[in-house]
Amino acid sequence: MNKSTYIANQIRDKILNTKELAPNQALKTEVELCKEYNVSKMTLKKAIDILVDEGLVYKQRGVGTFVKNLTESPLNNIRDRYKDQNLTGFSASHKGQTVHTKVLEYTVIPASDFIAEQLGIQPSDFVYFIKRLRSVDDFPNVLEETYMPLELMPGLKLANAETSIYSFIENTLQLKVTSSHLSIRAIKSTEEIAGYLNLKPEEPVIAVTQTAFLSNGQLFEYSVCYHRYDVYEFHTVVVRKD
Amino acid sequence: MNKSTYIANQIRDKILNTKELAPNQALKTEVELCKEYNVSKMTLKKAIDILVDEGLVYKQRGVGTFVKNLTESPLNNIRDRYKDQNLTGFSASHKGQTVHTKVLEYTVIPASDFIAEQLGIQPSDFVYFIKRLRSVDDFPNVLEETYMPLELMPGLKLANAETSIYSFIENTLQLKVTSSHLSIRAIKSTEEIAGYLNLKPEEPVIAVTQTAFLSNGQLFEYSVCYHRYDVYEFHTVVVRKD
DNA sequence: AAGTGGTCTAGACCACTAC
DNA sequence: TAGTGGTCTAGACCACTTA
Repeated sequence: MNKSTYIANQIRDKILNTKELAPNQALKTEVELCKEYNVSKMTLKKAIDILVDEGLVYKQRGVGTFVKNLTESPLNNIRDRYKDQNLTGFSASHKGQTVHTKVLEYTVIPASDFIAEQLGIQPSDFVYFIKRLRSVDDFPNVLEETYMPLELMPGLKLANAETSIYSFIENTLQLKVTSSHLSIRAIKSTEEIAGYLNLKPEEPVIAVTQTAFLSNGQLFEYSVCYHRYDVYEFHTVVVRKD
Repeated sequence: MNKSTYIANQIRDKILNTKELAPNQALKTEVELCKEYNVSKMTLKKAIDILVDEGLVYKQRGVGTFVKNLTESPLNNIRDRYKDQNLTGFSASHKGQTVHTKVLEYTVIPASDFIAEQLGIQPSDFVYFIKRLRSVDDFPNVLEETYMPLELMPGLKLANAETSIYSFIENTLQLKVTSSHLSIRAIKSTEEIAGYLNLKPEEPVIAVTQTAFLSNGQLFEYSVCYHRYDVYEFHTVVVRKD
């Protein structure tokens, strides 16, 4: 771990957990923190900027750096993100414990024009089409439809779809998923979605469309996930810099 | 404007507009770009990292930096963000031109326990409660309910609510809105929401809850905005660094 | 004037990839 | 081995706030 990430983690812990730093309290000055952590100014600023982007602290030029006085809801969202090891800058929260995945479809099909466009491949190139139902505490919560180019997933098995395709990619293929573009919208649930998620047809559903990339720039996944509207909400922090 | 932002803007323009840089194409190396823009390595890296965070390019250590081969939808989302001057890292897109704001309620009320908690003030402290309907091309799209502590908005007039409260804050009060915490969920529209947005009751609506802060750390706004589900979608890019 | 954070530099050294 | 990006430094200089 690099120094700025380490320092950011230390200070975040003092805000979220040990409460050593209280809301509205000033952090030590940059000069002091540089000495404390024995790092240069640039490194320290990088560390603090991580916390600024997370929405935990704010800086005032000529004055100092302060812990934001967050209300419960935003604070819990940030806390949840670090508990879940979900360090992405975007988080979905749900209450619950036991997660179960049921594979509803696991097929290889020729890409439609639309899917080919979304995956950046040729129509009729083969793709995996995997439909899965995610349940939390035995309540079905998310219906996932995933499309991946066949040739990018050599050796994929049904068993991988039943546990985690991302584990397969990272552990077996030794590749990394480094970025993904998400679009979130609400729709009326179709008969099919309603059936799987125990909703009435036309009840709201949150549809999250994702385009995901590997560290080598390869687009490897297009997926649409339908989330129960009464279980999921999505959080983000917007920071405007000087 | 600082140098890294300027360089990021230049390169972004070459990707999005002039097409001087095509998908999958390698950017010049850091050393070359340092010479071209006459800046140090740290400054140049900061510039490129802006584009990485936006999802426009990716870096491979030991190899180079490349333009991402984005499909239409994510690409348009990024393009839209810069057309709208909405440089926030999170954007809502809608199709349409003429925006009109109708003020439905403009009152001062004592904060309920819930609103006091959301605004970090005492219950029964006075707050503005402003309800507005935003229409695009004469179609009502968003119903906004805004709460702001009375004492933070000296001199606010109905006319400000009819145009832009943010302009009032930035221009008249000379304050800056620098961060905001958002939560997005889907709900069934109530009779009231449905009425304003020309939906049927129970049809989906996207509810965006916002807590907004000034540059001095002051929490000044709690709002809930109900968006027509068939008009709005929200985009974000998630990047995992090494 | 003193003290805060903001930007930038020139260069050292490291980690990784490709050949 | 050569070339790429990643991290870090020590210090210069700037912009802003407060007194």
